[in-house]
Amino acid sequence: MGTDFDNGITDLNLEDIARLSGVSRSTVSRVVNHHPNVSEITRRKVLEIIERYNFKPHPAARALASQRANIIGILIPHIVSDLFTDPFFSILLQGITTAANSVNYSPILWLTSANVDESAFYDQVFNDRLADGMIVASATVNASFIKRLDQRGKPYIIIGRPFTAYEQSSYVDSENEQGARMMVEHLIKQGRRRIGMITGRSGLTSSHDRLQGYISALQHADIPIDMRLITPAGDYSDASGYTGMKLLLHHRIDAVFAANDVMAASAMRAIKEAGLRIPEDIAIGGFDDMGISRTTEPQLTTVQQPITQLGDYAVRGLIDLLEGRVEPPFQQMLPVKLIVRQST
Amino acid sequence: MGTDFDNGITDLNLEDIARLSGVSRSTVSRVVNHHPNVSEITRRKVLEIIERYNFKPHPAARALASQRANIIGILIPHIVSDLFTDPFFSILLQGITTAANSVNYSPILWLTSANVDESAFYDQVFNDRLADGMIVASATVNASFIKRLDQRGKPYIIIGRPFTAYEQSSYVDSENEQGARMMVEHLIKQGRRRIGMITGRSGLTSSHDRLQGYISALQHADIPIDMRLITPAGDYSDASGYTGMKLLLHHRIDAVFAANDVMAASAMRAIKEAGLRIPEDIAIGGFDDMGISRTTEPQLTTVQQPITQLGDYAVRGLIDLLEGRVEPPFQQMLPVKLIVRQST
DNA sequence: AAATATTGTGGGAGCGCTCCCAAACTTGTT
DNA sequence: AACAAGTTTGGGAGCGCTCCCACAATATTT
Repeated sequence: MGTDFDNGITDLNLEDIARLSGVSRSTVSRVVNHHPNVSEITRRKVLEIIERYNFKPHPAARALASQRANIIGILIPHIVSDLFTDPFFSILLQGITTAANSVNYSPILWLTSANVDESAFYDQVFNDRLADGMIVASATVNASFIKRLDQRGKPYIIIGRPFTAYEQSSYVDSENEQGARMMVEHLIKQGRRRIGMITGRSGLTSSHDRLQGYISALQHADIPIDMRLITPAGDYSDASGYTGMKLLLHHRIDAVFAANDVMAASAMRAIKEAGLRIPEDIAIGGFDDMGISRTTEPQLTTVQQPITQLGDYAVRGLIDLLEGRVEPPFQQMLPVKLIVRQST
Repeated sequence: MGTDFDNGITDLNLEDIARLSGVSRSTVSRVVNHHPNVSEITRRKVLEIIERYNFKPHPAARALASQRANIIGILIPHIVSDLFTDPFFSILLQGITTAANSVNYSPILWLTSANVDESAFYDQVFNDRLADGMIVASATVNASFIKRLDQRGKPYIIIGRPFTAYEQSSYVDSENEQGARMMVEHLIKQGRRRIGMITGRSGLTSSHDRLQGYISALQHADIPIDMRLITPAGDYSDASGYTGMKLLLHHRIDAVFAANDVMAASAMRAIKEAGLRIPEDIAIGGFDDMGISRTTEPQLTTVQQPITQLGDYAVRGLIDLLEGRVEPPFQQMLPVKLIVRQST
């Protein structure tokens, strides 16, 4: 035998492996696919040859024969233009791809782009025949979108509860409302009463739910809602956190809840520039618990959201749907956790 | 005929389309693949049927028969953990996927992850049989990596000139050195003499080249290099820009060049906190020209790098290699541009 | 020991394309 | 009118798997 085929790609196929190990194509196939009815002895024999030649079944052939490509589509909207400084989608993407790889699925990526015709783009997405299923970031989702997704006839999971038709669709989401509420209750427990909120991008359920949590916490504490303390134009970006905070500073607040850490960090800058102390004059809480929350001065109290796990559950859920182990809708809410640091 | 097959996926195949349009499988195949030898009249006839039924050839079948899957792999290292606040990779990713889609290729994504065994991960990457070619972010690249890439026997393109073996490998890169030099020459022209530099993450050619440009500009102006004015620990992150600037402030500089916009923005914060004015006391320049550079106060002078085009050229180059239209190494340097705003 | 159930193995057909070759039809040339 | 050369079309083989069914080998029951 040769010596250094160890690393390169061998162009052997099932048939070759079968011949080399003295069995039939079918048996090799069974071994490769972990089918039960193979005797231990032949299994070993075949596996040895497979190892030796570093044989990997041809994915296209497999996909053609089985009508499953082991590919999942990931659709994420305008990742760049809008959510510039927010690493949420990067982390999510990483979570999804890692989870997919761990179960031998390949992720193919669809990112909308400003300078590309949207309708042509979505035609491409929905006509795709490669992906067995899709994971969709909810920001893209509206009623007609869900309809097309359904028409496609393949399973999908939405990351983030959609506004539309969410009773029937499959999604994975964090307990945004509960998290926000926990944060605001924490602020109240610290004796804060005039609590502002810097909201997230409108049109996203995460923003809606976090605002809802803020409102509900105040209501339960019998603190009247003051609309002037809710910034209308937050959008999860660094810039909007800064300007949002500037506005709130006109209303002598003693605490603020920012709908994500990025905005909280820039709000902290605004607070400091106004000559106020954190947390003595103004306490501040964020949401996400990403890297930044530990690098701010003082460190940021925040709500930890399991972004990576969001991807994880989405992948597992999708594959469960794919393999018929579970019936849609598959819906999963992941718990969040209050992380108290120095900013409150 | 039915009425609403307009949008759903039809499960017709070439054979069906052939029957419906009264020609043979082969002819339909020719039409689909834009082969020349089809008479105008049959082409039209077939196209009409294809449109009507929204027929798309089955990618797996096509891949199996042609041994080309129209898939490109994208490999990006530790996007999250390290380059947290730097949207460079997000924009790049968007550029690549958009370019790929426009030529009917699907991008599959490989992201390294901290909590996954690296060697297993790379085994997966290199044993992948799906992708026809790969686009690799240079941060991952070392000699043994390139060797395995070569062994794979499929074309690849590195984004960002690698340190190793770059004479033989295919890459696309920006004129980092030239850009840095333009920036520093600009600062010198403004009368600045004590110019600091906040460097990028070590181990990347972009960091190296930008530092090189800084040095060469100073040398050409006969300004001695003062090692104390070069921060050793920059890494393109927000935090490192801030702390780097704090250090430089001990050395009464009158200008600073940050190796990217993210660090420039946080350096500006440090400058302001020290009570100094921009650009009167300290002029500052960045690199990249991403969204941030327009939201800083004052707006940031920077070097515009064509990130999206980087992805574009990488995809086109890869496909040229794939289709044998060009011989490796394919190497392309993209021009950069000095954008003067208010910070200098 | 024979009959039956269980487990293990091989071969054929088929997934939906591409690509080659041969046949049929055009067109042009002498 | 006969032939060469070019253009257009159809059919077969094959890409490398999966999956079903039939058969062989072994284990279990009576």
